Amino acid sequence: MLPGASSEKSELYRIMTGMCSTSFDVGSSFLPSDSFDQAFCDSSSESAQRALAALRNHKEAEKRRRERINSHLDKLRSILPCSSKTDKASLLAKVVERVRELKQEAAMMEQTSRKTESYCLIPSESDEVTVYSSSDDGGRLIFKASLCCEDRSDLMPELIGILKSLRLKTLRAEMCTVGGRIRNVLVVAADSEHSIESIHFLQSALKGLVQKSSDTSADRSKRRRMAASAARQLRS
Amino acid sequence: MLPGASSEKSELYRIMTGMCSTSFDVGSSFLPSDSFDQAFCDSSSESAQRALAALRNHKEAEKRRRERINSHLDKLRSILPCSSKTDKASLLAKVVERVRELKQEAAMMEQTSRKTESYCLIPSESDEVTVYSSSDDGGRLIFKASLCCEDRSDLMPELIGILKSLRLKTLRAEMCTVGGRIRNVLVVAADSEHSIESIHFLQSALKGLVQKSSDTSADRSKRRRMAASAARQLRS
DNA sequence: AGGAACACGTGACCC
DNA sequence: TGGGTCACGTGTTCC
Repeated sequence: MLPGASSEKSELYRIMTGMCSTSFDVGSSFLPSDSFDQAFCDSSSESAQRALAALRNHKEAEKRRRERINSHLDKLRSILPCSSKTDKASLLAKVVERVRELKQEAAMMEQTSRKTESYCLIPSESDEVTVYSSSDDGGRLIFKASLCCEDRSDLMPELIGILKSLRLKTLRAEMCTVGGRIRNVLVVAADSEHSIESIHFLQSALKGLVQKSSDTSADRSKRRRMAASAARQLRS
Repeated sequence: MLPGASSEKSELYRIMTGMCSTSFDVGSSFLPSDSFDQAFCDSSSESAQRALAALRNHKEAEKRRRERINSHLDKLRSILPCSSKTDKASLLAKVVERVRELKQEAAMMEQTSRKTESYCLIPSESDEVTVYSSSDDGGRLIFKASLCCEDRSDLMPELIGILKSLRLKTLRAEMCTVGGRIRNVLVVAADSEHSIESIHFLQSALKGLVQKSSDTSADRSKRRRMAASAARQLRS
């Protein structure tokens, strides 16, 4: 793309517009029809005119394209915290930065929302006990437990008793009761006399707790069953 | 900015580069020093050469500018979910859309984080009791209570006792203990025999609870003060 | 062929 | 004045 080579058409354009555009017949009559004029003015009625139109189309299309791009840049200028006089490069730099930080912010949000998911404490229909262990930054043993069962008035005291008897310190606890069912999420710290094996004690204790709740509801079922059999016996 | 007007210098550039650039002395000796050549070739040793250098600088600066802009556009292409062949306008349209939606997403997040703030349970240094009321979709009276005080082993049983005696049903409860202090956030439902006035009972009961905790810590302070006064007495 | 998108060089303008 | 940015017209390339 040398300047000399790339501006042939431009020269042609200027020659045509300068010499022929005012009146083409003047040009063709003014000069003898040698090869030069043959190329430019004789065919000006047919080919060059179309070339001129094409050039005009091209020019206008390019202008529209520029306007499209610049309008988007203006939109960005209006959205982002920046003056309307910030130059394109700086604007785009800001945009890149912004999109990057919003992207990782979205990732953070995703992460946070996952954390928040654990706050969805709505109890499920089925009984659950899950316990797993981790450790905090100090290397202290941490158990995280979640249980879900029928609610009953002595559940919390018993739960507190379990934690107390296992000498587990409650760092965080959440509970949610809906329609007679309860979900508990606990974060407890073990002291130095505990090992990772303590997780089994905690787990079995919590399972016992949940079992007692299901026993009471099983009792209700048993009562219903007994009442039904009694009714049958009475009917017979 | 007509094409004819705007390409005068371009013509000059091409003439200069085409005729004089190979060897300037040839150009000046080749043509007689008329006004035309005076303007172009005589001063080519001094002014035109500098103009040429300026033009080259300009050209290169412009190229650098374009590269800077395009590199930012490429960065955006790599960040956003789009091919490397999407054209500038579409790319910028996507960017605008993305920044807009991320902006309002950030607003949503702000809103959500306010909700999440209530989950920041880290206990504060000072004792706190706050209770406010609302009602759920069923029109049932709901109290939300937050308390923060020194932790002690009988706090939870007492809290449960308070709620039980006030016949408040715990819908949701959260607690967090850090460094001997505890924060509790409760959502409780009142039954039909309660009125909005019950909020005072709950509030005073919780204040009593917190007060008892501060009493125990006050006891510690008192003990320290007594020890200090005892020490003074012993010294005297 | 003809439109669409791009890079380029250039003139104009502003510190 | 020089250095920086912009809009423009143009040449080129790809469908």
